[in-house]
Amino acid sequence: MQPAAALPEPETAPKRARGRPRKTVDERDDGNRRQTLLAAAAHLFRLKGFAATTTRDIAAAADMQSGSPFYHFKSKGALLFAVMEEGMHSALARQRATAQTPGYADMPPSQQLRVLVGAHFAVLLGPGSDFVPVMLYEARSLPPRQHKALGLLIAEYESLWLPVLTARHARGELRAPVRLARLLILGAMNWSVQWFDPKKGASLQELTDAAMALFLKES
Amino acid sequence: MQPAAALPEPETAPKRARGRPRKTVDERDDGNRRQTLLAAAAHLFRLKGFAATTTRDIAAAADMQSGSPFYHFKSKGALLFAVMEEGMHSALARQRATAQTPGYADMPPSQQLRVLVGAHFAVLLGPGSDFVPVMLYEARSLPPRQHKALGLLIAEYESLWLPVLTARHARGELRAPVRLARLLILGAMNWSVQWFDPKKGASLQELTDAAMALFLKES
DNA sequence: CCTACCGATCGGTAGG
DNA sequence: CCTACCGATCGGTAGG
Repeated sequence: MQPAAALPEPETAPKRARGRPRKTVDERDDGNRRQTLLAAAAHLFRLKGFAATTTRDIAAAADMQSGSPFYHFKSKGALLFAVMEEGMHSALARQRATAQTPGYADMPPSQQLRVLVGAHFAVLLGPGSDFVPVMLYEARSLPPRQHKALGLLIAEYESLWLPVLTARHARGELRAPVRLARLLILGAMNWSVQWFDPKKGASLQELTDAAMALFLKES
Repeated sequence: MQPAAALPEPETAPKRARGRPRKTVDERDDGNRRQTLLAAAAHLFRLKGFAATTTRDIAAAADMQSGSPFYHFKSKGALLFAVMEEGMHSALARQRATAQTPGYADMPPSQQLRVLVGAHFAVLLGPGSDFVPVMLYEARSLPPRQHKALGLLIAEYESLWLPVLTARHARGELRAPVRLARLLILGAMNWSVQWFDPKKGASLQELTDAAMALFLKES
């Protein structure tokens, strides 16, 4: 028989705690409440969309009272923008890191492209990947100013693809116009957010292979 | 000097009439008010999303009072479902029509694919194409029952692509697994809703060409 | 299809 | 960060 309460379990999984355990005094939380809030918001925004998500939903998911998110964020919109910004920054960081991997510069363009594609799928579909999909699918919920700010980051991200695609185009291995090809390729990947299920079907690896086989004339 | 009012212009463009002209008696409208409502809803759902669109927005766009949409539709959700159903039916009709064009059966698979791709882009981006994008991007706003009903239509639509892709796969002209390839190809096209602008950049024709060049090893 | 309206919900805030 | 709350908005309805 297990005692139903007072398990001294040392908070192994602090996030997503269901059952809303009341906070005890020694759980004061360093100050990463803001991050908890962000993750909860990202998750719900991805699941239900920005407009359909309530600040109360977010508060509850972060184990707070309804008014508390506004202690950390000025508004619901500020929460959305913060989610998107974090999404773009992580995507940019990851993409830059792979492009600076030792040996990357010496790879043939097809290999470089494979690495980029794999990184993009990981950012989109890997563990903890709520931020970038929200960024991709909730852009219309942003006011013009923030929309423009995000646009700069996106343009920077997309620019990382240009050298590789241009190289392949020059070799005749990519016949579509480079910019259109980029839009179509990124689109094929971005849409995977709608159907990819890590628990069944293809793996991330198989997905990457299929995409490469589809986009390139020879592997 | 133009007189600012009383231009006897005979209602050349009945839809999208700004300034909300009060209805006159001889404008009684055959009964296509329902269709006007549907078009307005499709447009706004596409622009702002389902949750962010108000039934009052829709009423105003259709030149009605706030309560009137509910005379034609049981609920806001019923309006959404009707939009999506019409979108899928039109897409299916168009795709079936192209597949029954005389000569289609005799085309080589690459030509058949080109025709399908062109038809898909037209349904997605052509004039009056609000219904299908709403269907694609607002699926999560549907209750499970309707989501499933739509899923059947979508599956039917996707099944139309299988023979062509299988044929190309058999010829070695498509190396990716057929089902993954279909998801990626449709995804590349569906994403175009996010960036395609008929007023600038590539035309629908160029888009189709680029997609074919990207997806196929030889034209 | 309009008028007038209701109940519920939502983003946000004051004051601690 | 919580409590208690407000004003606005929203989907929907009664009754014509």
